[in-house]
Amino acid sequence: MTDQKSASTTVDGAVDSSTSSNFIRNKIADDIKQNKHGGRVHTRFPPEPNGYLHIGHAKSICLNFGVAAENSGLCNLRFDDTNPEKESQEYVDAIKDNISWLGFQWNGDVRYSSNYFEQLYAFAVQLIESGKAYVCDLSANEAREYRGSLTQPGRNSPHRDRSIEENRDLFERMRTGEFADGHCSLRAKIDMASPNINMRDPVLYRIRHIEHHQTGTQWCIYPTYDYTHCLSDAIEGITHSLCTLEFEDHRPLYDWILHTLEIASIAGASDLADTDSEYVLPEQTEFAKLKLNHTIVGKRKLKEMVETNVVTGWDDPRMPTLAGMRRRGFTAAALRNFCESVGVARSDSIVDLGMLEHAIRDDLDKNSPRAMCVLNPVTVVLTNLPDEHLQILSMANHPKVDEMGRRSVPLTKRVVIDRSDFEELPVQGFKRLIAGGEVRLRGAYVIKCIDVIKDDAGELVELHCSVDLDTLGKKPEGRKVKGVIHWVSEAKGIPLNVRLYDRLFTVENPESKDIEDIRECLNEDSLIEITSCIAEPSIMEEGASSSYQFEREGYYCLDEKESSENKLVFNRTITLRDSW
RNA sequence: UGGGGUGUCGCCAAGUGGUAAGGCACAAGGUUUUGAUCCUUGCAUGCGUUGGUUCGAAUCCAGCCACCCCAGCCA
Repeated sequence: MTDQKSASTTVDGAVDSSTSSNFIRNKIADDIKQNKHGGRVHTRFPPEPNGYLHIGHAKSICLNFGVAAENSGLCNLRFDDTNPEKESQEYVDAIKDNISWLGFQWNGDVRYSSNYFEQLYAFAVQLIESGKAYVCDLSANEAREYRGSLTQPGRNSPHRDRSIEENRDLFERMRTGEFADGHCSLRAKIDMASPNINMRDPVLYRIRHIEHHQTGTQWCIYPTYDYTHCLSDAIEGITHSLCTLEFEDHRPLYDWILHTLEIASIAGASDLADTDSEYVLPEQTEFAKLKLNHTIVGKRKLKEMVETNVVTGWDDPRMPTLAGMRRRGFTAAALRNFCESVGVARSDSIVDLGMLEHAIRDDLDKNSPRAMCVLNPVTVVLTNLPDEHLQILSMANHPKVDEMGRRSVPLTKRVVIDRSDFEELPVQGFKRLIAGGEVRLRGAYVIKCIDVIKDDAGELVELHCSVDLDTLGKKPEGRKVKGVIHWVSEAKGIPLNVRLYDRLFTVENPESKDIEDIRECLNEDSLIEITSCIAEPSIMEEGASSSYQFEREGYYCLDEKESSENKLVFNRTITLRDSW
């Protein structure tokens, strides 16, 4: 019986919530039981460096690193960099940074598929020599015609039966740069009539006279994904090659390549070559991609949003990228918990954004220090306090976690409260401040509104309230005061700007095929900046946190990119749950 | 219409022949100096559908239906 409840530990030491079984964990447990790879578990996370990582990648990262850690195994980071056209060093750097931030440490050095280009070339020669690959002069268009269709078999390329010598010569000349881009390609010789189109003599190498971010101008032929991925896995001694469902049809090709090559030569070229581990070929297993409603997770569209300035960049706090979510204030632990909570299965599914929000709130509630910040201030004059009154109140940083300590909050005669916490015509059940009514200033006294001052236009100017001096730290005598509102000293408070974020799209499925231009369903109010907020001074003290729960408002974090010495900008990470 | 997959509560998801876990959401109570948190309770006589096998089926078999993926020298 396998243990269905366990906990995984990440490099930052945080223990994530309990895990439940899934088909991959079950398979690995089985493989271990059967001693399939000598009991080894070795996974890899293989991004192509052609964009920033997003929440969907987080699922794959958590799965690959998680499953390795749970089984005392290893997980490599490998850049699948076989198509230099779309790739760049900027993406490589950002991806490494994102993975570290998420809390995972890859095994050894960062790998690149391009590290193996020479070895891959040698394997290709081996395929040619065993008559399993040939150089084909068909153009891309011609090749498409020869490939047939979903319902019709393909036809053999006229170049399919070239001699081994000719193929060897041609392939070598491909490498030396004799031919122009697209002039010819190296193809596997499998079966043009296969019902699986991936097996209809797939291209192994194409010619691209283009510089590569890792190998420079060393190569002008580049191996394709299908040819490269299985061999890179094999070279690295990967045991479980986890990928998403759309690659399911590629698995027969993955296996064909590995089984058509001499296993001894693969083993000899692998990281396991000089160890006494028995060499076993990797196996591909597919799982469903993570999709989230109200969210775009397609790299192409995310890139488009950045390039058309729909957002300010890959790290715009509204973006579902790891960089964006980090800047928004989502924590790595919350994201890990979320990925665990959605599970790993094979059915196409769309997870409700509410699940992500729950994970964020859950983590932030436990770990964020509290502070008070008034978003839309209105002045309250505490009439029975002397003008120069200055009282330092001590308040807990967290209502349940004493270890988080306490802070000092100054109370003066003039304070501000949120405009929405005062109502002249309250609806049934309103329990904040009303004319003639009482409310508690959080952590301080109960006050009573005795006067509402308005200007000639009838706009509220300020409120005059009396303080019940006998209510500090105790309930008032003989009556119940239900409401508690947050406040900040007008003179001692710190001005700041706050950015409120909402979902980027108005529709539940912005990736729907019916939507031609995503700009049609953009939420106009996805970013609202408010400028006259006032926070208690403790947030600027030496050693202060950069993220808080602003009580009764939500979780906020300092935006270091937008803040300057004379302007503080906080991002609203997420609101508090509001069941009112 | 070829091939490969998937269908369990509004959303995820466990379950592998012994009588439907869990989480989110939702609802109702309780505690509370955050309308937060926390606690308690409720929430699938039914597992796409129709048949069959069996003492017994979400689990096995057959048919049907729906949805997803594949015809890049992208990954």
